Amino acid sequence: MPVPVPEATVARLPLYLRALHALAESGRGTVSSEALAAAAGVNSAKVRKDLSHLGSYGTRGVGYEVEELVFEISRELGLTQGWSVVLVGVGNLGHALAGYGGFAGRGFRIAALLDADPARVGELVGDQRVQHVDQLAEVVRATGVTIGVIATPAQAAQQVCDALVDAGVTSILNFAPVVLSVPDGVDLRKVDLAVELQILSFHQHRRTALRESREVLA
Amino acid sequence: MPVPVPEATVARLPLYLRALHALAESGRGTVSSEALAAAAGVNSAKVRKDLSHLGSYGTRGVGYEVEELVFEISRELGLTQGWSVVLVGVGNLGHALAGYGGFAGRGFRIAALLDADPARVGELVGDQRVQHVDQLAEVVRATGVTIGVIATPAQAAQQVCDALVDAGVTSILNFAPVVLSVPDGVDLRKVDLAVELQILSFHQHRRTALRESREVLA
DNA sequence: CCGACTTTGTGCAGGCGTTCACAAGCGCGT
DNA sequence: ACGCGCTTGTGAACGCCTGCACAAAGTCGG
Repeated sequence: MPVPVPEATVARLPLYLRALHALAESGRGTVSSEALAAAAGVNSAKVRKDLSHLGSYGTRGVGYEVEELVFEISRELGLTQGWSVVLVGVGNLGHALAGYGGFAGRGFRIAALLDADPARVGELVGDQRVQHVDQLAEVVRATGVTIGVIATPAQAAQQVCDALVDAGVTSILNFAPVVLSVPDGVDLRKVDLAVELQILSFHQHRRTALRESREVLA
Repeated sequence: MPVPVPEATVARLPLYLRALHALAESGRGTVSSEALAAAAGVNSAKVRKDLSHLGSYGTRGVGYEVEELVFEISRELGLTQGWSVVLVGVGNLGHALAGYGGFAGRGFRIAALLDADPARVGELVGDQRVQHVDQLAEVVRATGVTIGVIATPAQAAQQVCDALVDAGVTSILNFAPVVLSVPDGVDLRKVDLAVELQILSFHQHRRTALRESREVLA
């Protein structure tokens, strides 16, 4: 296994994992690349090539064992480690993330919730009580958490990010609509809630523009 | 302009747009590809090639006019159209989206909020009152909206999706963690809040695995 | 035990995207 | 008017990803 898993494949593994969990719940024991592809919304050749990077877990003529595949993908993604994450910013988005099944259901435990607003400190969200963001360093040290999630307003994000890095967090997921800078050695990823909507707008725009020009011709 | 804009470029235009808005607010009149690249978190060659797909709006030796670029990108993305969107599902995530600056600030107006929970119907969110999801078809017809956003639990998503399509919505943005199916002619995009976290997990996992094997060698 | 059928795993070709590197172009100071 | 320095726009090379097509390999019924 000296061949590194391509980044494009890594980005699709969570998709397969979600589809496989759904298949497992519906009682499927095995699944073909064709069926998994349909469930994950990709094509089957891609599924086979992606899975081949993890090893040979399929049986020709039959398909893949759902449970086995769930385990292997989880292992490859490091989800069997039982990561703890610290979530900063407990507004609407923070609440949504804290309650999101895709976190707890994939091996992520929320170790702490932090917010700058004193009015929110002490609130109980799930099984965690919101603490003040000033205690960030202390919380990180106490829990040994290495993954941080930023769900604050844009203005506060860089400051929170710096604090996370100072405290020793080495992986950061940013939901705030700003470009953050981190030192080398820290892995930063972002999710922008508005980007996809704007891409949608582009396509819709182009489609209607096309139709209009066709109407002019007619 | 017979050359279509590459999809990869379209995906980055919202990034540039956000960076440019920030630059405009800080009073910058012009910006070089280098500076814009830094603000958007990409490299300058990509910025220049991307912008060249829209036309020649730069001045050699100087850079790009911020205001002009904002307008051209907005136009290309269709954001000058003033889209209206209907948002289904007003839980935590729905609230977060309704209040998200990146929507209203980019030309998207929320035309209606819908939810299946009778307890939430009537609630005022922003300047809109939550209506019951049964009125979806009526609301879509009345407002003429063509873009729908799904922020419901996974179980309800496909049903809501079908209803949106039936009502005439042709662009759908899905935040629910399921793969939806739509007929041809409907553009469907998705945002999965957990995918990026799992990718982060992969890298962190690989990093620590690497460090451990190095420690074994030492 | 065999043959037909199913499905995986992969070599290969084509296409798309990224990056480098540089000529062309513009402003500014002299 | 002219040359210097800066920045754009793009040609070309490279690498990654995708999708096809098929041989290899396993199952299942008879």
